[in-house]
Amino acid sequence: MTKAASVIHWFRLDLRLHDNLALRNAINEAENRKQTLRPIYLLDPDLKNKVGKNRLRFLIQSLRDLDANLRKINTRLFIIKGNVECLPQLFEKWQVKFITLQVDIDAELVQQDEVIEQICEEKDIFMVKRVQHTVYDFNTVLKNNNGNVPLTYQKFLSLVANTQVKDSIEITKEISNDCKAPDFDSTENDITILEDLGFSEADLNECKYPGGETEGLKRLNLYMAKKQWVCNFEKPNTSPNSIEPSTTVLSPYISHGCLSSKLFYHKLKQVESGMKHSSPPVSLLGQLMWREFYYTAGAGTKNFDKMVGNSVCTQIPWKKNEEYLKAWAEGRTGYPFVDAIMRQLKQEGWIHHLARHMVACFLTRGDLWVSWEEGAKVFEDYLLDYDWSLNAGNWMWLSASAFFYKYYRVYSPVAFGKKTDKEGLYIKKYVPELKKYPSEYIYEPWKAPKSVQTAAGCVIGENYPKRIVDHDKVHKDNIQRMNAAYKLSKEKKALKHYLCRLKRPCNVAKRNQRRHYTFQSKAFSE
DNA sequence: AATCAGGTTGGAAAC
DNA sequence: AGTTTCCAACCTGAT
Repeated sequence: MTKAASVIHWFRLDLRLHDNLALRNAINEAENRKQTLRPIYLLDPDLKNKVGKNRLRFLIQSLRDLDANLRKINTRLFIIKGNVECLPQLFEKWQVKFITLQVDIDAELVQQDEVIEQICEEKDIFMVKRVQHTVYDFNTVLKNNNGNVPLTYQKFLSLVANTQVKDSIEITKEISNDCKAPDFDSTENDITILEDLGFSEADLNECKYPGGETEGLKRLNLYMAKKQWVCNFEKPNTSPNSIEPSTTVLSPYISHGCLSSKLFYHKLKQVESGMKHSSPPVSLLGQLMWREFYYTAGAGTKNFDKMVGNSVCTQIPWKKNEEYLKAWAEGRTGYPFVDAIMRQLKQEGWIHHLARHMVACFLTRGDLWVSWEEGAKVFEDYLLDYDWSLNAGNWMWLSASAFFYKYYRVYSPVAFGKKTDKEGLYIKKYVPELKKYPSEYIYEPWKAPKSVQTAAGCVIGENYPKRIVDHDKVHKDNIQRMNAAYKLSKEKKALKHYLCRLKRPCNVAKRNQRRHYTFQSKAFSE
């Protein structure tokens, strides 16, 4: 009788066995009740319209690896082809009494969660949610700051300075046959191939970063073994345009939850201990803390991924310009460094953090004056390591809409890349039309004499686009526009403040608070 | 209230 | 070559 009932762990952005408390909760509960354990993943067929090919491939690879790892402990992954609307049916079909999942903060997932929580309540299904995607529980961090979002990195660091980080857990014990699903060997719901989602492997570029927990852990161990390198790491001194990545590229594994940020934290602490090492914000640990910072900000701010209705975001009158946006996204702005970066992004799904700075500044306040929201959407498509909070937060940073305010510091699409790649080898790799250009002109091919252009087999305006804007001129105009936008925003703030004080002392902290979902039950132990 | 220090990573020119 | 200064001047958080 009890055999028919099931316990579900709903995998989302936690595609791993290690440091997965919610999964362990599900396993223990299934064992205690002698019920069927069903680890599930909802694979939305509509995803192919929302997510770029490379990221989709990374996801599929991660799911396959997850399934393989689950089989090692006598269970498997059940892939459900459908979206969240399938869940009520599954609850019926499998007689679900207990469900576990991790807390995610992407606005869309949060909305889904509300619906599911409601359904579980109605059907008397016990739900366990665990904060395990970040090192710190952002609700606690916000509480420590009186419900206010910390607006600087240093402030964030001070808020977590005395927080003990729990150990990362392991799940290695095989589950008993009592909990094994009766349809364990069914292949009905296997992920067959990418064709299921409308792609064939042939459409795709070479796979530089294969998805999955196994790969993520391998990569982590590879880099943590280089102790000297880890301890000397300083982000601003790494190169955005080296041919091979100058940083770890652990980010796609962390964003998909193939790798636990908490495990990364402890490994870093271990490597640093007893050694002279760099510190936040520039150290590797500092990079992880940036992620925590943006997660906290994202969790505590309504409409964090939008400009309007976002309390931390300065309102700037960006202009719609489809032509500019397309030229930028497709890597044909006529600025070779910008185009090389955008093409690497599209091909490989990963670009260096400083390369992201370059192109983000260029699209927004630097040159094209297009909204950061548009750029964020393009990054969402292409980045393997796309992450809701980090993407919105960094775009606001670079567009000087929040967190960073020195808008008069503008990246030059000509000068910036030269610092680390004078020869322009990076450009020659990703913008092959220009590969025969002399290094002298590689960052500014329009300056090459016609004879040089012809000799290099690439005439500007014919074989490679003319630059769409004149950076030297336009970036100065844009600084003035930023100046005006800041002034207006300041006046509005002052007026609001004044009106607020006229009425009643208003509690900004309370107004900015957003509903948080954290599971807290004294009856349920880990 | 007013002031001050500090802020992950700018560029160009001057030493 | 590597550091300093100017450019024109932002914001937050602390006091």
